Amino acid sequence: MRFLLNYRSGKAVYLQLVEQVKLAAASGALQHGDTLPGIRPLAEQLRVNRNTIAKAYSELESQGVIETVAGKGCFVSGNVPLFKKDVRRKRLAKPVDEPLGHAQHLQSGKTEILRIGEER
Amino acid sequence: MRFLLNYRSGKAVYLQLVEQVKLAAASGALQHGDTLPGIRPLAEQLRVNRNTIAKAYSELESQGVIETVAGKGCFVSGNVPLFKKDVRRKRLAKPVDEPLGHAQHLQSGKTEILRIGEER
Amino acid sequence: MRFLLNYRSGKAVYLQLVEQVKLAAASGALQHGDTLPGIRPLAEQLRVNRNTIAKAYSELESQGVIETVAGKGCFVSGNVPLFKKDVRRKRLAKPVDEPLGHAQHLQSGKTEILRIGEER
Amino acid sequence: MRFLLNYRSGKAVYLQLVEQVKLAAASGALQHGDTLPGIRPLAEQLRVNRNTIAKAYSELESQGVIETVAGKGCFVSGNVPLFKKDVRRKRLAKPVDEPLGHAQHLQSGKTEILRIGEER
DNA sequence: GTGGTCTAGACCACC
DNA sequence: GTGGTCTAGACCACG
Repeated sequence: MRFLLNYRSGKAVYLQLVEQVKLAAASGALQHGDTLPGIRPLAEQLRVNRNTIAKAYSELESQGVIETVAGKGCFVSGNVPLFKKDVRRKRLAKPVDEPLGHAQHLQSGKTEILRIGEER
Repeated sequence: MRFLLNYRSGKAVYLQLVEQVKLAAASGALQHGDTLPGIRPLAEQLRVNRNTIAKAYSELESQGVIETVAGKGCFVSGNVPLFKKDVRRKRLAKPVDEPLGHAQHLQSGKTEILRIGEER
Repeated sequence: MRFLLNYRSGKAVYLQLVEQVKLAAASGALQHGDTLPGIRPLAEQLRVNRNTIAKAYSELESQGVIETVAGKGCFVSGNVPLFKKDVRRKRLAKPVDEPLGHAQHLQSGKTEILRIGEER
Repeated sequence: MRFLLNYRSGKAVYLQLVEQVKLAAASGALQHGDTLPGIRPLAEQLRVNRNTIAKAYSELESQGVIETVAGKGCFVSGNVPLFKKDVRRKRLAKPVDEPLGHAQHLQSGKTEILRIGEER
């Protein structure tokens, strides 16, 4: 699993992690029994304090999304309901929506945006 | 001028405002002498505390983007250089890029994203 | 570093702090790398709200006088030009001048003022 | 009566006026029956809003220091106790004390201060 | 009505 | 412990 953090966004990093794991679990990208990255390697990879990862995992465990086994690791638990398609679309709408606001301020046209989107 | 805030993004609200005003000024959407919304009305509209708006405006003033006159209001100052077209594209790239990360977690296809984008 | 605040003067407390730090830096009393008092302890000592100190430090940082490192502290930056002697005299003139106005209202003589000045 | 305002000091202008009138009355510079300047001329002279002067006078009246007669003007009332000499010295101490703080930050010597004081 | 300042208390990330 | 951000509410001067 790859995590995308926005360190400058001000949103609590541990919450970004929690949300992304929950999203992935709810969308089926993470399935029952899958192993999450270890705290220390993940902390290094994301260049974040270990406590931050630990806090995210602990939050996820208390929400029943994952189970941690001391000395073994953290595993996705089985009781996460999958998103239905329309819910997924709704969740997608917001992040897609945001750049359009920026575009407005920059007075860019629709084609300009789409061309940039295509390149990715 | 319309502002689009992402309250859950964790990015400091006042910085979102600063960026949007600077963007609008640099793109020509805001011009020398234009009046910005008053602190209190804007705070209400955005459902944010007065001080948050005040901090944004104060930051903008110290950056020379606006001039504030106590008792009168805040006005766009005249010395903001306009963006050239290629710079504008670069600035647009980042916010367009971000939702793609979200999409990955949701296992959505490219067409699904584009369809959502079109609706806006 | 010791700070002298005049709480009743109506001059913004955070500006008094900004000025004193800049003065001390420009006169050489504060040197590159020196640590400023922490926000919270200083707020307690001066019996002022944390945010007031924070605003002063943040202003100083945006003026390039200090550098703040979250989680570490605030440090005097290296690029503050020193005052020359005549500039120093000019800066001193204003605060020396002010009490003379008060004296007028109290109908005190010059010797009375000097005697008080001597005692300090 | 001459007033000395510090517009940049942040201290409420109307309070500066109140204090100076009270001081002058208590020290004997203003005596029973003396006329205070009219609101409008004074406002113009001090380049201050009329409301500010009005507020000061109203405060002074409610403290019994002056009496205002509609259509005539404002007059110093007779029941203001005079300062004793030691009280006067104490009141003088604070404004004299302040520049010494500045001096400390500028690392100026005592003679430098006195020389400046003499010139006034 | 406008902006400017201050207080009190909250949560965040990092050390 | 450090600084950074936000909220809620207060008082100020000016208009």
